[in-house]
Amino acid sequence: MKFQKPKGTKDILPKDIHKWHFVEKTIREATKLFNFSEIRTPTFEYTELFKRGVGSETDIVGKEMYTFVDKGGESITLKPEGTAPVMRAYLENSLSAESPLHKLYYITSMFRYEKPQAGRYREHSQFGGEIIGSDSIDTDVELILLAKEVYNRCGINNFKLKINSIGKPSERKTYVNALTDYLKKHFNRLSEESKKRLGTNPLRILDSKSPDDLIITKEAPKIIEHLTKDSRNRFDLVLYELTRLGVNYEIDFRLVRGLDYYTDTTFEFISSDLGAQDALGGGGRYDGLIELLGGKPTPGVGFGSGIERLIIVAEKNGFTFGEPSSPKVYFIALNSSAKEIAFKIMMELRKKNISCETDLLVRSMKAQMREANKIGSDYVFIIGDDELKNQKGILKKMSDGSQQNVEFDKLREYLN
RNA sequence: GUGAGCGUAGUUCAGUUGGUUAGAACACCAGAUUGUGGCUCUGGGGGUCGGGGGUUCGAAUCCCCUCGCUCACCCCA
Repeated sequence: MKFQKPKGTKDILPKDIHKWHFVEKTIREATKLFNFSEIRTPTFEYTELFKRGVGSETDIVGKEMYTFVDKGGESITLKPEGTAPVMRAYLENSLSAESPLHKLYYITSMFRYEKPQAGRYREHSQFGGEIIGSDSIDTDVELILLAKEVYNRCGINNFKLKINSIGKPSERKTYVNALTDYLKKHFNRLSEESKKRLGTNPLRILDSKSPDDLIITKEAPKIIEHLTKDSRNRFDLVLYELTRLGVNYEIDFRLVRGLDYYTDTTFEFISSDLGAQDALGGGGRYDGLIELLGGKPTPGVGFGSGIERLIIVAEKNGFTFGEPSSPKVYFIALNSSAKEIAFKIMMELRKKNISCETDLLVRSMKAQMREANKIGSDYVFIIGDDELKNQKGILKKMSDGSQQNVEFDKLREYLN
């Protein structure tokens, strides 16, 4: 094979495309029901945006970005996540001047240089939502509800919602100190990776999967205990509201998430139908991000969700995404003048939004019948010598094999 | 970046201790008294056995290198 797709990428073939269409349609319907507006941002941004917005100590920025210098000498990065670009667009276009509140969603490719694995690609698709301008707990909840709505509409009901609060930066600071003190006492038993992380980003040690780390972090001080009354209260209100609306959740004090910009609420949807990469989607609040990117202090909350993973989980649950589409009528034209008539009728039908197809390989009638059957046409319309003479074609209904003679210009009336 | 497993037709796989023109099923194409699908039957096309090197009279089969895929770690969607 001469050319192969780059590692970690994929082709979505015609036989599978209906799944994507279904998911995309579902996302657009759900976001509409929640009154979110779509925003599209560039595929690449200046590298600095992610360094600042996501955080230099994060894995995403530290080792996973597709970064290159363009011909103008600018450092460019293919977007590895959705929130920072949306915030950049929000600021650059002064959206706050139009309205104090924005509810935005996107569907787009993301790029991360990682080793591909089950449900993990170097180019993958995410849909995400952001609510900018309000710090109300209702916005946290609404985003969770939006994600849940999309999952449910794709036949996914068995996911688990994990939720936590990591508080305000000041609280987190005192907590990180307490955590660091605790971890230092167990330094020798920490995994190598965590030892390194203790100096750079101790919070991340909490979601290490290393068995040794797990034993240690299990007894570690919990961030909840370091929240102020206000933050604690806020978290409780989010939980209360979720409970009131019948949304099941599980508090996970280790859920700190991989991006630096989060504050207060963090959450993650996980599914046991995925492999080791069990996160279907995740997000949280980022009240400091816009200010960090040079805007006025503005609260916000958002989430991102992997579309490939969504499709994997939906399929494991037997969801079918509807049927691949097939043309309504397949025209079997048995000679060149029949073909001329067929194309004329097809042109009219297509204008009326009726899909048609005809043989383009000059094949035998039998072969054309087979083809019509294979692609799932509802009808076949046969035009041969006799039909040309009578100006009537044979309309055959594939489901029961019944057929009748139909005048060329009346065909439309016989289709349903 | 680390580790493990796997690479034979479009797909899923067989291929005996290395031994003649590498097989099956499904898919695809074409026929079955010549203008009618789905079932059945018959036939056909299609493989540099991932690639390169080596051992051997002889390699899909053994050895080395390489590429790719998959899964796990790390981390995430």
